[in-house]
Amino acid sequence: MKNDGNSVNMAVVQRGYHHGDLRAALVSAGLELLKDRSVDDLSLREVARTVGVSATAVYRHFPDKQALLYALCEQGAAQLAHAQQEAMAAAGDGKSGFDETGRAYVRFAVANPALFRLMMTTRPPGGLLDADEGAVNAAMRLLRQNIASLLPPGATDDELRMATIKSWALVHGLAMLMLDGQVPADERIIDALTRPFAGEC
Amino acid sequence: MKNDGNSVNMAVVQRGYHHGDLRAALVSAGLELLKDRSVDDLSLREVARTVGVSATAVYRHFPDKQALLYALCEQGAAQLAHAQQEAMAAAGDGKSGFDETGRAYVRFAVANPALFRLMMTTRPPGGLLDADEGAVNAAMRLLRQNIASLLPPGATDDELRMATIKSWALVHGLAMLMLDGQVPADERIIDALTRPFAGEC
DNA sequence: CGCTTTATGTTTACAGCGATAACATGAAGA
DNA sequence: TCTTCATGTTATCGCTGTAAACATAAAGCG
Repeated sequence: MKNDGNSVNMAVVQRGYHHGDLRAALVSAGLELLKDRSVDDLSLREVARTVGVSATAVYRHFPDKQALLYALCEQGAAQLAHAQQEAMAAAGDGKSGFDETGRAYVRFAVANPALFRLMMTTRPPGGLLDADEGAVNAAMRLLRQNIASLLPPGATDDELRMATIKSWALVHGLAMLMLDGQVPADERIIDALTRPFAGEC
Repeated sequence: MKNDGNSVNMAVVQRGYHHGDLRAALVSAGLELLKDRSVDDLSLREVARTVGVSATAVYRHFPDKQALLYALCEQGAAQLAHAQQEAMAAAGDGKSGFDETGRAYVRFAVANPALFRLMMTTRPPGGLLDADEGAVNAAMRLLRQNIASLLPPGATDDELRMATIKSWALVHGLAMLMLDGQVPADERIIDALTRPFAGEC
């Protein structure tokens, strides 16, 4: 007999054999752990342990670790989209509202570094930009709509696409550089770079 | 006795007990492996195996795995700086030369995804931007000089700094989005976004 | 030359990981 | 009530990073 750390033993008592909604519990525990851990340091076993369940129970709800991480992404994407919508609503529509979505993007990244990084490295096949369903893409749709409304009326689809990518690249680059510690996560820098935000020059 | 896969056994014969320059061999094997593996899938043991040496031999040259990875970063940074300098030299100085350094940056990232990502996540204390020694920062110095030469003469240090960050963020964001598959790694997109490259609008 | 030190290899071992297989429990439907 | 099946469990595997103890051979010194 070799106990490898998979078991729970006595903890089972205070819960009953079945959990109720283990899937949701795992996701929420995962998000919690990501607040002070990098993705690499997040183990499936630790998530299970946090919830008080054996490691292999996870496999009843997710085919593998990657699938669990993807579920965390979906939650994160919903949170990001929500933050952006709130930021825009608070500033009113138009140009300054658009700038605010960019700031919200960077702030979200800085506030949730591990989750944000996970979201950006874990992608649905095809990429976020051209996908068009799921909570993951609400943020993308918002970005494209905003840019469309700011471009001159005669703009081609290609111009719209390029302007979208440019805006996204700018905020995304700033976010990543701050996450990686290459640029200080300074509110002043965020403001300055997102002011005349994007492709309208 | 339990053989855990650490040993080399007969391979020792065809090499002699001592290697000669194991450190360099490990670095070059690591870079080679990173060409078709993500950083997460690169194990210290595999690097050692590739070189034909026991896993623990690595520890004679690097205190831990992270230190080995950092050595890979230094090599990568040197390569990136070189690519940028070549690109600029080929295009001549001035604005179009500057644009070319941006393109070289994105192209390097797309051509060496795992290495580039490693470089950007593994940072010297303080970040690349404000560091001022080592091969790692040649690229940064080049960027700042270029921006300085393009700004109006009366620009303040702060304006210079902001313009530097903005340019870097734009190319970096584009590079990351392409690496993550969020934007297709299309030469046309790279060209379009790096043309009126940066903060001169 | 021979002897000793030291750099650089080796094996062995361990705890933690993701994942599979076999078994246990208990809620739901017949 | 009996059976089925979703959802738990333990045991085990091969892999990882890393430490400790041991082996080899090159370098320095008499």
